[in-house]
Amino acid sequence: MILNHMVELQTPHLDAVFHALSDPTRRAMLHRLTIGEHSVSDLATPFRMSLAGASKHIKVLESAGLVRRRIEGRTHLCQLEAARLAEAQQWLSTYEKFWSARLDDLEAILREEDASIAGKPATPPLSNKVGE
Amino acid sequence: MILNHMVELQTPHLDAVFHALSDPTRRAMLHRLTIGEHSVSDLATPFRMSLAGASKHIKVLESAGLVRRRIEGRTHLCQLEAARLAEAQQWLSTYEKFWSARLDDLEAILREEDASIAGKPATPPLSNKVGE
DNA sequence: AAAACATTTAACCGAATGGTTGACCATTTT
DNA sequence: AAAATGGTCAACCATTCGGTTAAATGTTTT
Repeated sequence: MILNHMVELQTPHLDAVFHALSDPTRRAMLHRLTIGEHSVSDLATPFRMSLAGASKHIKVLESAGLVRRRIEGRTHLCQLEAARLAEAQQWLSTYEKFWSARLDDLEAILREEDASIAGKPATPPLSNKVGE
Repeated sequence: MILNHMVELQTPHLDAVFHALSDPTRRAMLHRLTIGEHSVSDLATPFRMSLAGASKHIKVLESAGLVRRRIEGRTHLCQLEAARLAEAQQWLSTYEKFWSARLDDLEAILREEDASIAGKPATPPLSNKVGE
């Protein structure tokens, strides 16, 4: 309903959003913003990077529509703006059936392996588990 | 369970995955692969681009783990490999509450507007709807 | 064996990316 | 008024990106 109305077919944003998300610094900044507003230098401190560098990252996030900036005196407060993330997730959701299909396959395989092991009591139990 | 086991904490992939998704050509290729395997030149044809160019895009998808290649004679068959998309979606899911929160806000606002309109029968009904 | 086909590789190009430093502009503090 | 603070802007740099063309590699067809 509301989601379809807002999101569908506006894929131009996706370029910018996915690009913004492709950098670990920016993802970390977004994560940081989940616990509330932060100033630019606040966001910058965790990273070994000049303030100007961090500022650039924030601008990338901003122009991807993932962050909103509110200027208060000399400090710029940044706020998470998650709507565009919803667009990204919606794009990804198209592919859900494909990975769930493969997970189903995987589960079937595991079940089969288990059955096979159960059916071969002669097989000596290994000290190491398979998945390691 | 299985998802957590496979996905959690391996964010290094995310750089590559999100970067791969940031290009519309590559997203279109992925979309194309949802209807089955395709050869490289097959994937390339829809785009105004040299084969070598398309080949590069496919390699980006491949090294992001989104496409698997199976060589059969002289043709390379590409197949969608969606598991890494699941990782991306899982990363995004952390932020779901934020956009749903905002959507709730929006809905609340809309409800309030409706109520406001309902409460002002003197307001002349407009010929154009708001959302246009 | 030669020709056609499917694809990659290599070399190149201009533009964008991620980073730096240094100068600049407001605002707040002293 | 001066100094300190919070931030941007501009210029620069090396690297990556998205694209090209031309040559090379391997397979299939003739």
